Amino acid sequence: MSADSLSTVLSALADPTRRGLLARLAAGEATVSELAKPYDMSMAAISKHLKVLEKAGLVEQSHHAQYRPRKLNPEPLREVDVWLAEYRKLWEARFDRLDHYLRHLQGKSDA
Amino acid sequence: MSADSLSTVLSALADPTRRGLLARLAAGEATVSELAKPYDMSMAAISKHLKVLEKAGLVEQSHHAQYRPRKLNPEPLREVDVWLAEYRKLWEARFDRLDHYLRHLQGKSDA
DNA sequence: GTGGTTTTCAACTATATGGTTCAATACAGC
DNA sequence: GCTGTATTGAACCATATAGTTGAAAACCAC
Repeated sequence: MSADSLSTVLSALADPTRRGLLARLAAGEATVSELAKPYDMSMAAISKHLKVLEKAGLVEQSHHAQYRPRKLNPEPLREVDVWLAEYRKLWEARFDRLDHYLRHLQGKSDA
Repeated sequence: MSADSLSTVLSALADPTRRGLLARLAAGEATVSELAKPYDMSMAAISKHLKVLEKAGLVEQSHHAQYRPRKLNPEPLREVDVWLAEYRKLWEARFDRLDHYLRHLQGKSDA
């Protein structure tokens, strides 16, 4: 436990239910019951998933009456993007080599 | 188990040791013992981490003599990037708002 | 204050994860 | 074939994760 924040964010994202919740929240605030509706799962389970997302900083909670609507905070995703950027050149290089190879196969007619 | 591939990749990345292994492999092929050297951990543990990375398609294994050098395959990271791209506009929008706010604070002198 | 709604907490279960140690496998060199 | 080196497998342990159910908390409406 108490892993570095990038690990916490990535492991929060490594679950399709949680990514689904984020996608829904990208469209705007929602309550827990609204968020739970599409899933064949108890509300308590969704509540737990939301807690994981909150610990990762990806979701924030407001509080009004008995409702505790959640909203997305995309900020931690930036950290993921920064990490990924280091590798982007690698897969792009790979793509370039494939691209060159394919053009080569097509008979050097790379006009 | 048998999660979707994006989940598999993200959960493979959600561990600092495994991200360290990838960083090392980004610099070129390496054997398991070379990879294990910086870590205060048994070779068997490193071997397990590598297996997780292989299942995610991030690392490939060749086989020559008793050595089984690994190399990085950045391809699955592209899938992460595609997923992230959906959210990029959100955090950029957020940044823009902050940027505008800061310029406002600095006395509208946004020359 | 009673009743209904929304959400979380607590206890529990099953399985996954990350590590260990020791044995086994696979190969090269002699 | 024996020895040394590199790597994995098997068994095991502790803890984390993802779900369940049922009760409790917080609030609104009446």
